Amino acid sequence: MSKRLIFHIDVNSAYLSWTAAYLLDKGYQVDIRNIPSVIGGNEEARHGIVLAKSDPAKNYKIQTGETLFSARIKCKNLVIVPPHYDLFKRCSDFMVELLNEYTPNIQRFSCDECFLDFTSMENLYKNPLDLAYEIKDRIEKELGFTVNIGISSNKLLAKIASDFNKPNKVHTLFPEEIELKMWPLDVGELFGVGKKTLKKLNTYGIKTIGDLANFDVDILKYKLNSYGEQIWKYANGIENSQVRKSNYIGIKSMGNSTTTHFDITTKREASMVISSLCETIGMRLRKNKSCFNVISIHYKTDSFFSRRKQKKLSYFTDSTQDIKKEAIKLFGELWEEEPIRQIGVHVTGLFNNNEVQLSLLEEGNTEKKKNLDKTIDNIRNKYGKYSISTAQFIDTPMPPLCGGINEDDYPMMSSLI
DNA sequence: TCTGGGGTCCTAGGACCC
DNA sequence: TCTGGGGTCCTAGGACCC
Repeated sequence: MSKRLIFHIDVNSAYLSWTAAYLLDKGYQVDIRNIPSVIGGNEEARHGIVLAKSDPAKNYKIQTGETLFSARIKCKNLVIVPPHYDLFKRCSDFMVELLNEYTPNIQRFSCDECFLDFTSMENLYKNPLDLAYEIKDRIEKELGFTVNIGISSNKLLAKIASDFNKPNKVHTLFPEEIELKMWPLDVGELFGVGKKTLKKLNTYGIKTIGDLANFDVDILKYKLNSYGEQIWKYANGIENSQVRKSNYIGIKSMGNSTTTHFDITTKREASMVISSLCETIGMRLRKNKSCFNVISIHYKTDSFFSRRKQKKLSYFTDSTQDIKKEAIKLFGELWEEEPIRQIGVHVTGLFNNNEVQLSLLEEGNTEKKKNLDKTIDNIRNKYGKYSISTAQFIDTPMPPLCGGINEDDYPMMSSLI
Protein backbone atom coordinates (compact mmCIF):
# COMPACT_ATOMS: atom_id res chain seq x y z
CA MET A 1 0.00 0.00 0.00
CA SER A 2 1.36 3.38 -0.91
CA LYS A 3 1.71 6.11 1.65
CA ARG A 4 -1.41 8.15 2.13
CA LEU A 5 -1.57 11.77 1.05
CA ILE A 6 -4.16 13.92 2.78
CA PHE A 7 -4.91 17.63 2.42
CA HIS A 8 -6.85 19.66 4.96
CA ILE A 9 -8.30 22.88 3.64
CA ASP A 10 -9.43 25.53 6.08
CA VAL A 11 -10.98 28.84 5.05
CA ASN A 12 -9.26 31.72 6.87
CA SER A 13 -11.78 33.39 9.20
CA ALA A 14 -14.51 31.91 7.05
CA TYR A 15 -17.60 33.72 8.30
CA LEU A 16 -15.80 37.01 8.44
CA SER A 17 -14.14 36.90 5.04
CA TRP A 18 -17.24 35.57 3.31
CA THR A 19 -19.26 38.39 4.83
CA ALA A 20 -16.59 40.94 3.94
CA ALA A 21 -16.52 39.85 0.30
CA TYR A 22 -20.30 39.94 0.18
CA LEU A 23 -20.51 43.43 1.69
CA LEU A 24 -17.92 44.83 -0.72
CA ASP A 25 -19.85 43.30 -3.56
CA LYS A 26 -22.98 45.04 -2.30
CA GLY A 27 -21.22 48.40 -2.43
CA TYR A 28 -20.25 48.65 1.22
CA GLN A 29 -17.25 51.00 1.42
CA VAL A 30 -15.28 49.34 4.18
CA ASP A 31 -13.58 45.97 4.11
CA ILE A 32 -14.48 44.64 7.54
CA ARG A 33 -11.39 42.43 7.44
CA ASN A 34 -9.29 45.55 7.96
CA ILE A 35 -11.12 46.99 10.97
CA PRO A 36 -11.97 45.53 14.37
CA SER A 37 -15.08 43.52 13.53
CA VAL A 38 -16.86 40.32 14.41
CA ILE A 39 -19.62 38.17 13.02
CA GLY A 40 -22.02 37.67 15.86
CA GLY A 41 -25.66 37.20 16.68
CA ASN A 42 -28.11 39.57 18.15
CA GLU A 43 -28.06 40.33 21.84
CA GLU A 44 -31.70 41.37 21.93
CA ALA A 45 -32.57 37.95 20.61
CA ARG A 46 -30.16 36.48 23.18
CA HIS A 47 -27.82 35.14 20.53
CA GLY A 48 -25.00 37.28 21.73
CA ILE A 49 -21.73 35.50 21.04
CA VAL A 50 -18.79 36.03 18.70
CA LEU A 51 -18.79 33.53 15.81
CA ALA A 52 -15.76 34.93 13.96
CA LYS A 53 -13.37 37.85 14.32
CA SER A 54 -11.17 39.99 12.09
CA ASP A 55 -7.39 40.26 12.58
CA PRO A 56 -7.65 43.76 14.01
CA ALA A 57 -10.27 42.41 16.45
CA LYS A 58 -7.81 39.68 17.41
CA ASN A 59 -5.40 42.39 18.53
CA TYR A 60 -7.97 43.36 21.15
CA LYS A 61 -7.84 39.75 22.39
CA ILE A 62 -11.40 39.14 21.30
CA GLN A 63 -12.10 35.43 21.13
CA THR A 64 -14.52 33.23 19.27
CA GLY A 65 -17.30 32.14 21.57
CA GLU A 66 -17.11 35.05 23.94
CA THR A 67 -20.08 37.31 24.47
CA LEU A 68 -20.62 40.34 22.31
CA PHE A 69 -20.98 42.23 25.54
CA SER A 70 -17.46 41.45 26.68
CA ALA A 71 -16.06 41.86 23.15
CA ARG A 72 -17.41 45.39 23.09
CA ILE A 73 -15.78 46.15 26.41
CA LYS A 74 -12.45 45.12 24.91
CA CYS A 75 -13.02 47.29 21.84
CA LYS A 76 -15.36 50.26 21.91
CA ASN A 77 -15.51 50.70 18.12
CA LEU A 78 -16.14 47.07 17.35
CA VAL A 79 -18.29 46.51 14.26
CA ILE A 80 -20.73 43.66 14.69
CA VAL A 81 -22.29 42.02 11.63
CA PRO A 82 -24.98 39.35 11.99
CA PRO A 83 -24.41 35.96 10.33
CA HIS A 84 -25.95 35.08 6.97
CA TYR A 85 -26.02 31.32 6.97
CA ASP A 86 -27.39 31.04 3.45
CA LEU A 87 -24.41 33.00 2.20
CA PHE A 88 -22.02 30.75 4.12
CA LYS A 89 -23.60 27.67 2.63
CA ARG A 90 -23.27 29.08 -0.88
CA CYS A 91 -19.61 30.00 -0.39
CA SER A 92 -18.89 26.56 1.02
CA ASP A 93 -20.59 24.91 -1.95
CA PHE A 94 -18.58 26.97 -4.44
CA MET A 95 -15.37 25.88 -2.80
CA VAL A 96 -16.31 22.20 -2.84
CA GLU A 97 -17.31 22.50 -6.47
CA LEU A 98 -13.83 23.76 -7.27
CA LEU A 99 -12.18 21.06 -5.17
CA ASN A 100 -14.19 18.43 -7.00
CA GLU A 101 -12.21 19.23 -10.12
CA TYR A 102 -9.17 17.75 -8.39
CA THR A 103 -10.57 14.71 -6.60
CA PRO A 104 -13.93 13.20 -5.73
CA ASN A 105 -12.49 12.03 -2.39
CA ILE A 106 -13.67 14.96 -0.30
CA GLN A 107 -14.95 14.95 3.25
CA ARG A 108 -16.75 18.10 4.30
CA PHE A 109 -15.76 18.39 7.90
CA SER A 110 -17.67 21.57 8.58
CA CYS A 111 -18.90 24.58 6.68
CA ASP A 112 -15.35 25.84 6.14
CA GLU A 113 -13.15 22.74 6.36
CA CYS A 114 -12.54 19.82 4.00
CA PHE A 115 -10.30 16.81 3.89
CA LEU A 116 -9.07 15.65 0.47
CA ASP A 117 -7.50 12.28 -0.18
CA PHE A 118 -4.87 12.24 -2.95
CA THR A 119 -3.49 8.82 -2.12
CA SER A 120 -2.37 6.86 -5.20
CA MET A 121 -2.79 9.83 -7.49
CA GLU A 122 0.94 10.43 -8.06
CA ASN A 123 0.47 9.98 -11.77
CA LEU A 124 -1.95 12.86 -11.89
CA TYR A 125 -0.24 15.17 -9.45
CA LYS A 126 3.52 14.86 -9.28
CA ASN A 127 4.23 17.29 -6.47
CA PRO A 128 1.81 17.71 -3.54
CA LEU A 129 3.09 21.20 -2.73
CA ASP A 130 2.58 22.44 -6.28
CA LEU A 131 -0.90 21.02 -6.20
CA ALA A 132 -1.70 22.70 -2.88
CA TYR A 133 -0.47 26.08 -4.10
CA GLU A 134 -2.51 25.77 -7.26
CA ILE A 135 -5.68 25.00 -5.30
CA LYS A 136 -5.05 27.76 -2.78
CA ASP A 137 -4.36 30.35 -5.47
CA ARG A 138 -7.35 29.36 -7.55
CA ILE A 139 -9.67 29.69 -4.56
CA GLU A 140 -8.31 33.13 -3.84
CA LYS A 141 -8.51 34.29 -7.46
CA GLU A 142 -11.81 32.73 -8.44
CA LEU A 143 -13.75 32.83 -5.19
CA GLY A 144 -12.28 35.85 -3.47
CA PHE A 145 -11.24 34.39 -0.13
CA THR A 146 -8.11 32.73 1.21
CA VAL A 147 -7.49 29.31 2.67
CA ASN A 148 -4.77 27.46 4.50
CA ILE A 149 -3.82 24.00 3.29
CA GLY A 150 -2.20 21.39 5.49
CA ILE A 151 -0.53 18.35 3.92
CA SER A 152 0.31 15.06 5.60
CA SER A 153 -0.24 11.34 5.58
CA ASN A 154 -3.28 11.39 7.85
CA LYS A 155 -6.19 13.67 8.67
CA LEU A 156 -5.06 14.66 12.12
CA LEU A 157 -1.62 15.88 11.02
CA ALA A 158 -3.03 17.59 7.94
CA LYS A 159 -5.48 19.44 10.13
CA ILE A 160 -2.83 20.55 12.57
CA ALA A 161 -0.64 21.66 9.66
CA SER A 162 -3.35 23.86 8.18
CA ASP A 163 -3.54 25.67 11.50
CA PHE A 164 0.15 26.63 11.65
CA ASN A 165 0.60 30.09 10.23
CA LYS A 166 -2.24 32.06 8.68
CA PRO A 167 -3.56 33.30 6.37
CA ASN A 168 -3.14 32.10 2.81
CA LYS A 169 -0.43 29.52 3.53
CA VAL A 170 0.47 25.92 2.70
CA HIS A 171 2.16 23.76 5.33
CA THR A 172 3.30 20.17 5.58
CA LEU A 173 3.44 18.08 8.72
CA PHE A 174 4.71 14.65 7.77
CA PRO A 175 5.51 12.15 10.53
CA GLU A 176 9.21 12.94 10.34
CA GLU A 177 8.41 16.61 11.03
CA ILE A 178 6.34 15.99 14.16
CA GLU A 179 9.11 16.49 16.63
CA LEU A 180 10.21 19.78 15.12
CA LYS A 181 6.87 21.31 14.14
CA MET A 182 4.25 19.85 16.48
CA TRP A 183 5.86 18.89 19.75
CA PRO A 184 6.82 22.43 20.81
CA LEU A 185 3.16 23.56 20.57
CA ASP A 186 1.05 24.13 23.66
CA VAL A 187 -0.82 20.93 24.46
CA GLY A 188 -4.10 22.84 24.37
CA GLU A 189 -3.62 23.22 20.62
CA LEU A 190 -3.95 19.49 20.11
CA PHE A 191 -7.18 18.29 18.57
CA GLY A 192 -9.21 16.70 21.38
CA VAL A 193 -7.65 18.64 24.23
CA GLY A 194 -10.21 21.12 25.46
CA LYS A 195 -10.31 23.36 28.49
CA LYS A 196 -10.99 20.68 31.07
CA THR A 197 -8.44 18.21 29.78
CA LEU A 198 -5.85 20.97 29.41
CA LYS A 199 -6.21 21.80 33.08
CA LYS A 200 -5.75 18.17 34.08
CA LEU A 201 -2.76 17.69 31.81
CA ASN A 202 -1.13 20.79 33.26
CA THR A 203 -1.42 19.36 36.74
CA TYR A 204 0.55 16.33 35.54
CA GLY A 205 3.26 18.68 34.34
CA ILE A 206 2.30 18.32 30.68
CA LYS A 207 2.63 21.67 28.94
CA THR A 208 3.47 20.91 25.32
CA ILE A 209 2.28 18.34 22.81
CA GLY A 210 5.76 16.84 23.09
CA ASP A 211 5.34 16.42 26.85
CA LEU A 212 2.14 14.50 26.20
CA ALA A 213 3.67 12.38 23.45
CA ASN A 214 6.48 11.30 25.75
CA PHE A 215 4.34 10.75 28.83
CA ASP A 216 3.69 7.24 30.13
CA VAL A 217 0.60 6.13 28.23
CA ASP A 218 -0.44 3.72 30.99
CA ILE A 219 -0.63 6.52 33.50
CA LEU A 220 -2.70 8.56 31.05
CA LYS A 221 -5.02 5.62 30.53
CA TYR A 222 -5.39 5.21 34.27
CA LYS A 223 -6.17 8.88 34.78
CA LEU A 224 -8.24 9.68 31.70
CA ASN A 225 -9.43 6.26 30.55
CA SER A 226 -9.68 5.71 26.83
CA TYR A 227 -9.46 9.42 26.20
CA GLY A 228 -5.98 9.41 27.68
CA GLU A 229 -4.79 6.91 25.14
CA GLN A 230 -6.58 8.73 22.35
CA ILE A 231 -4.87 12.07 22.89
CA TRP A 232 -1.53 10.34 23.52
CA LYS A 233 -1.84 8.77 20.08
CA TYR A 234 -2.75 12.12 18.57
CA ALA A 235 0.29 13.71 20.22
CA ASN A 236 2.40 11.06 18.50
CA GLY A 237 0.69 11.67 15.18
CA ILE A 238 -1.10 8.32 15.21
CA GLU A 239 -4.48 8.49 13.51
CA ASN A 240 -5.75 6.52 10.54
CA SER A 241 -9.41 7.29 9.90
CA GLN A 242 -10.60 7.41 6.32
CA VAL A 243 -11.66 10.44 4.34
CA ARG A 244 -15.37 9.77 4.21
CA LYS A 245 -16.85 11.01 0.99
CA SER A 246 -20.19 11.86 2.51
CA ASN A 247 -21.12 12.51 6.09
CA TYR A 248 -24.66 12.54 4.93
CA ILE A 249 -24.82 8.77 5.11
CA GLY A 250 -24.18 7.24 8.47
CA ILE A 251 -25.31 10.23 10.49
CA LYS A 252 -26.05 9.02 14.00
CA SER A 253 -28.22 11.68 15.54
CA MET A 254 -30.16 14.73 14.58
CA GLY A 255 -31.26 17.60 16.71
CA ASN A 256 -32.69 21.06 16.66
CA SER A 257 -32.62 23.60 19.42
CA THR A 258 -33.17 27.28 19.88
CA THR A 259 -32.67 30.06 22.36
CA THR A 260 -35.92 31.96 22.55
CA HIS A 261 -36.06 35.73 22.62
CA PHE A 262 -37.88 35.63 25.93
CA ASP A 263 -38.03 33.01 28.63
CA ILE A 264 -40.63 30.34 28.15
CA THR A 265 -42.87 30.20 31.19
CA THR A 266 -45.96 28.29 30.12
CA LYS A 267 -46.51 24.84 28.81
CA ARG A 268 -48.36 26.24 25.83
CA GLU A 269 -45.39 28.33 24.74
CA ALA A 270 -43.09 25.38 25.25
CA SER A 271 -45.31 23.12 23.17
CA MET A 272 -45.30 25.58 20.32
CA VAL A 273 -41.54 25.93 20.27
CA ILE A 274 -41.11 22.17 20.54
CA SER A 275 -43.54 21.71 17.66
CA SER A 276 -41.62 24.05 15.44
CA LEU A 277 -38.35 22.31 16.29
CA CYS A 278 -39.92 18.95 15.47
CA GLU A 279 -41.18 20.12 12.06
CA THR A 280 -37.61 20.65 10.93
CA ILE A 281 -36.35 17.38 12.37
CA GLY A 282 -39.11 15.51 10.60
CA MET A 283 -38.26 17.08 7.27
CA ARG A 284 -34.58 16.38 7.69
CA LEU A 285 -35.24 12.78 8.68
CA ARG A 286 -37.38 12.18 5.63
CA LYS A 287 -34.92 13.93 3.37
CA ASN A 288 -32.23 11.66 4.75
CA LYS A 289 -34.51 8.61 4.41
CA SER A 290 -34.01 7.83 8.07
CA CYS A 291 -36.19 6.95 10.99
CA PHE A 292 -35.32 6.78 14.68
CA ASN A 293 -36.37 5.16 17.91
CA VAL A 294 -34.79 7.28 20.65
CA ILE A 295 -35.95 10.79 21.38
CA SER A 296 -34.69 13.29 23.90
CA ILE A 297 -35.66 16.73 25.05
CA HIS A 298 -33.39 19.13 26.84
CA TYR A 299 -33.65 22.66 28.08
CA LYS A 300 -31.60 25.34 29.75
CA THR A 301 -33.17 27.50 32.41
CA ASP A 302 -32.78 31.24 32.74
CA SER A 303 -29.99 30.53 35.23
CA PHE A 304 -28.26 28.16 32.81
CA PHE A 305 -29.10 24.98 34.58
CA SER A 306 -29.79 22.19 32.09
CA ARG A 307 -32.06 19.21 32.18
CA ARG A 308 -32.47 16.42 29.73
CA LYS A 309 -34.66 13.40 29.38
CA GLN A 310 -34.63 10.71 26.79
CA LYS A 311 -36.77 7.75 25.94
CA LYS A 312 -36.46 4.75 23.75
CA LEU A 313 -39.62 4.19 21.74
CA SER A 314 -41.05 0.79 20.96
CA TYR A 315 -41.25 1.74 17.30
CA PHE A 316 -39.28 3.51 14.58
CA THR A 317 -40.74 6.57 12.95
CA ASP A 318 -40.04 9.60 10.78
CA SER A 319 -43.42 11.19 11.30
CA THR A 320 -43.56 14.80 12.42
CA GLN A 321 -46.69 14.05 14.41
CA ASP A 322 -44.97 11.27 16.33
CA ILE A 323 -41.93 13.40 17.08
CA LYS A 324 -44.12 16.22 18.38
CA LYS A 325 -46.25 13.88 20.45
CA GLU A 326 -43.31 12.14 22.12
CA ALA A 327 -41.28 15.33 22.61
CA ILE A 328 -44.12 17.20 24.22
CA LYS A 329 -44.90 14.22 26.45
CA LEU A 330 -41.28 14.01 27.58
CA PHE A 331 -41.21 17.72 28.24
CA GLY A 332 -44.25 17.39 30.47
CA GLU A 333 -42.42 14.78 32.53
CA LEU A 334 -39.22 16.80 32.71
CA TRP A 335 -40.19 20.40 33.25
CA GLU A 336 -40.11 21.74 36.80
CA GLU A 337 -41.74 25.03 35.89
CA GLU A 338 -38.52 27.02 35.77
CA PRO A 339 -38.28 29.77 33.17
CA ILE A 340 -36.58 28.38 30.06
CA ARG A 341 -34.21 30.21 27.72
CA GLN A 342 -33.10 27.39 25.46
CA ILE A 343 -34.89 24.26 24.41
CA GLY A 344 -34.03 21.43 22.05
CA VAL A 345 -35.19 18.10 20.66
CA HIS A 346 -32.83 15.34 19.54
CA VAL A 347 -33.40 12.02 17.91
CA THR A 348 -30.90 9.17 17.95
CA GLY A 349 -30.99 5.51 17.09
CA LEU A 350 -31.18 6.48 13.44
CA PHE A 351 -31.75 3.84 10.84
CA ASN A 352 -32.11 3.81 7.13
CA ASN A 353 -35.77 3.43 6.26
CA ASN A 354 -35.09 0.38 4.14
CA GLU A 355 -33.31 -1.44 6.91
CA VAL A 356 -36.03 -1.12 9.51
CA GLN A 357 -38.44 -3.99 9.71
CA LEU A 358 -41.85 -3.08 8.51
CA SER A 359 -43.52 -4.40 11.65
CA LEU A 360 -41.55 -1.93 13.74
CA LEU A 361 -42.62 0.91 11.52
CA GLU A 362 -46.28 0.09 11.39
CA GLU A 363 -47.17 1.38 14.78
CA GLY A 364 -45.52 4.73 14.16
CA ASN A 365 -45.98 5.27 10.49
CA THR A 366 -49.49 4.78 9.33
CA GLU A 367 -50.16 5.45 5.70
CA LYS A 368 -52.19 8.48 6.62
CA LYS A 369 -49.39 10.17 8.57
CA LYS A 370 -46.92 9.38 5.83
CA ASN A 371 -49.07 10.96 3.20
CA LEU A 372 -49.58 14.04 5.31
CA ASP A 373 -45.83 14.48 5.83
CA LYS A 374 -45.15 13.86 2.18
CA THR A 375 -47.69 16.43 1.10
CA ILE A 376 -46.35 19.06 3.48
CA ASP A 377 -42.75 18.35 2.46
CA ASN A 378 -43.68 18.77 -1.18
CA ILE A 379 -45.45 22.06 -0.61
CA ARG A 380 -42.53 23.40 1.39
CA ASN A 381 -39.98 22.30 -1.17
CA LYS A 382 -42.00 23.96 -3.88
CA TYR A 383 -43.21 27.15 -2.23
CA GLY A 384 -40.80 27.69 0.64
CA LYS A 385 -40.62 26.39 4.14
CA TYR A 386 -43.04 28.89 5.61
CA SER A 387 -45.71 28.29 2.99
CA ILE A 388 -47.61 25.89 5.20
CA SER A 389 -47.88 25.42 8.95
CA THR A 390 -50.18 24.11 11.61
CA ALA A 391 -52.90 26.43 12.85
CA GLN A 392 -51.45 26.84 16.34
CA PHE A 393 -48.91 29.35 15.04
CA ILE A 394 -51.44 31.75 13.60
CA ASP A 395 -51.40 35.10 15.42
CA THR A 396 -48.34 34.24 17.46
CA PRO A 397 -44.82 35.54 17.12
CA MET A 398 -43.47 32.01 16.98
CA PRO A 399 -41.99 30.72 13.76
CA PRO A 400 -43.74 27.54 12.60
CA LEU A 401 -40.40 26.03 11.62
CA CYS A 402 -37.21 26.42 13.46
CA GLY A 403 -33.70 25.59 12.34
CA GLY A 404 -32.21 25.03 8.93
CA ILE A 405 -32.81 22.00 6.79
CA ASN A 406 -30.00 22.59 4.34
CA GLU A 407 -27.07 21.86 6.56
CA ASP A 408 -27.41 18.11 6.56
CA ASP A 409 -25.00 17.74 3.65
CA TYR A 410 -22.21 18.34 6.08
CA PRO A 411 -23.28 17.96 9.67
CA MET A 412 -21.01 19.91 11.95
CA MET A 413 -17.98 18.50 13.57
CA SER A 414 -17.48 16.10 16.31
CA SER A 415 -14.63 15.73 18.70
CA LEU A 416 -13.41 12.84 16.62
CA ILE A 417 -11.89 13.07 13.19
C1' DT B 1 -18.83 37.95 31.72
C1' DC B 2 -23.93 36.60 30.95
C1' DT B 3 -23.05 32.95 27.79
C1' DG B 4 -25.46 29.68 19.89
C1' DG B 5 -26.40 25.60 17.59
C1' DG B 6 -25.02 21.53 15.19
C1' DG B 7 -22.83 17.19 16.07
C1' DT B 8 -19.79 12.73 18.25
C1' DC B 9 -18.18 9.76 21.79
C1' DC B 10 -17.49 8.08 26.61
C1' DT B 11 -18.80 6.75 31.36
C1' DA B 12 -21.43 5.64 35.36
C1' DG B 13 -25.26 3.75 37.59
C1' DG B 14 -29.58 1.26 37.82
C1' DA B 15 -32.71 -2.39 36.14
C1' DC B 16 -33.09 -6.76 34.61
C1' DC B 17 -31.76 -11.52 33.34
C1' DC B 18 -29.39 -15.83 34.10
C1' DT C 1 -34.46 -15.33 52.35
C1' DC C 2 -30.16 -13.20 51.75
C1' DT C 3 -26.59 -14.06 48.86
C1' DG C 4 -22.92 -13.80 43.97
C1' DG C 5 -21.24 -12.22 39.55
C1' DG C 6 -21.51 -11.32 34.62
C1' DG C 7 -23.88 -9.45 30.64
C1' DT C 8 -26.99 -6.23 28.35
C1' DC C 9 -30.02 -2.45 27.99
C1' DC C 10 -31.39 2.12 29.23
C1' DT C 11 -30.80 6.87 30.93
C1' DA C 12 -28.29 10.96 32.48
C1' DG C 13 -24.49 13.73 32.12
C1' DG C 14 -20.03 15.39 30.58
C1' DA C 15 -16.22 16.45 27.30
C1' DC C 16 -14.90 17.71 22.84
C1' DC C 17 -15.14 19.86 17.95
C1' DC C 18 -16.47 23.98 14.79
